[in-house]
Amino acid sequence: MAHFSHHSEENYLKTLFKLLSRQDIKVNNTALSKALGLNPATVLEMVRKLSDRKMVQLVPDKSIHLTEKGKKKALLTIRKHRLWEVFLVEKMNYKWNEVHELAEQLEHIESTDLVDRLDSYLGNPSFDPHGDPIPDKNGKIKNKLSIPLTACAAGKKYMVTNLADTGDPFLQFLGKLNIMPGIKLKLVEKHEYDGSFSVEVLKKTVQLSEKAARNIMVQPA
Amino acid sequence: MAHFSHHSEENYLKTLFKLLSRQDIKVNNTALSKALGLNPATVLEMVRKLSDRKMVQLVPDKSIHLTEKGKKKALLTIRKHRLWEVFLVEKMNYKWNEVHELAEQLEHIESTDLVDRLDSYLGNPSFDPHGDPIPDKNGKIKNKLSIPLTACAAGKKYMVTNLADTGDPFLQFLGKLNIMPGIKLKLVEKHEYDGSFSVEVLKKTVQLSEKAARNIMVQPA
DNA sequence: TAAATTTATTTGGTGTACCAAATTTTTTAT
DNA sequence: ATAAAAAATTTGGTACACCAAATAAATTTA
Repeated sequence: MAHFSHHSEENYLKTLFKLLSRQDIKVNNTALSKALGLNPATVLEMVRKLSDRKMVQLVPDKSIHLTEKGKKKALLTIRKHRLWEVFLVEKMNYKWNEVHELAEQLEHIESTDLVDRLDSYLGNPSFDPHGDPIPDKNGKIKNKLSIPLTACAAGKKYMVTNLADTGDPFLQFLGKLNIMPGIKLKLVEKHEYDGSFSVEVLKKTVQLSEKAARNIMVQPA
Repeated sequence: MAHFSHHSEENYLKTLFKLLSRQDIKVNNTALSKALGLNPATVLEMVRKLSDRKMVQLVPDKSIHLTEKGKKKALLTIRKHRLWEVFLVEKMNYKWNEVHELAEQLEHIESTDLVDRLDSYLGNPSFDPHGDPIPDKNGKIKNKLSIPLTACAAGKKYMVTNLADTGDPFLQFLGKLNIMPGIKLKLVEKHEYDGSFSVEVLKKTVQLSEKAARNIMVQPA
């Protein structure tokens, strides 16, 4: 019963990878701490360990980067997470917005072999139930070319591909509005004065805050 | 990312349950430590915590017992372990002697709901790939009425139901002899002078030490 | 029963992963 | 440029789960 699983390492790398993919700004200790919901002191300590392990690279300007090794591990973790999500939805009949917590546990099972078997068992899916791409064995990700709803044009129709925020509160919220990956919607109107949106989903018009709209990723449809 | 999984608690309870089922003798700290492969000081400390949590009961004569609560949790863990083993063999195409380590990890996934879904997905199996019984939702176990090969009569035919030692070395060893749950064998002869056995398996006769034979559980067939 | 052995327990440590509060450094705004 | 704000870092803790070595208690054996 060897317990040197570096369980949290995977969480750090995964979160870091996600932050870095939103190529906005540089990721510093504060950003990472917030994303992980942990104390900056804790994160600093851990990031230094990850640096010792050659998983991250600490640049003099205080920004945190992934090494190739770290990126590889992050992608593997994301792969595991998303494949388990597919499993839970397709085989265990969970709904797409119920699987996050369980996948969060399952992603830490140590066996690349099992994940590969799971992958082929599920028919080598390219996207998870949230519409997010699943890295293949070599870490390659299929691109979806999605844009946030905030970047869309009023009057046009779109399909939801995935969500930029996969937190439970957001998913629950969207569930009530019947907004989920795969659903079609029409951007009725952008309200300039508060940045909110009117969106038509399943014949009904709903209101979305700027914050919510920013986290809904869509493709023209 | 709440980390209060009491990951090891399940290992202690499971091991304790197994030791107690072999109703030989009483289970003391030494026995449990040996079974877990841990230092007695560690085990004593943990057993006291389990006592605080009302999982085990410490009797004045130093023997360790499970409370109802502890037994329930132990059975749930065993249930999880064995169902995941079935999954790995039936769905992931692992061989029966390759799944132990992985199931050891998977058994700690926290969700009774998932296990129940897994159970019905697998067709509510009563035995795992090693021939060990799988506790149902309520912790009930089907009895197999198996006896060790050492208690068998020469000249008669038997079917292997399960193995009393599920350690990898033993499983590997048996694999080489094609002995596994479900296989039929004939007890050719007991050799009195060293307690060893001659057994016919798949038309070939192999030799088994008393130790090996003691760990092979069979039913008349 | 006394000595030897085994078992139980205590004591002082370890590594991992976390935190709050204080301090230092850096950045931003005035 | 300086004061204020923000970010980074240090310091001193915590809990969990483990260990080795010393000691105490119980059991066995001679």
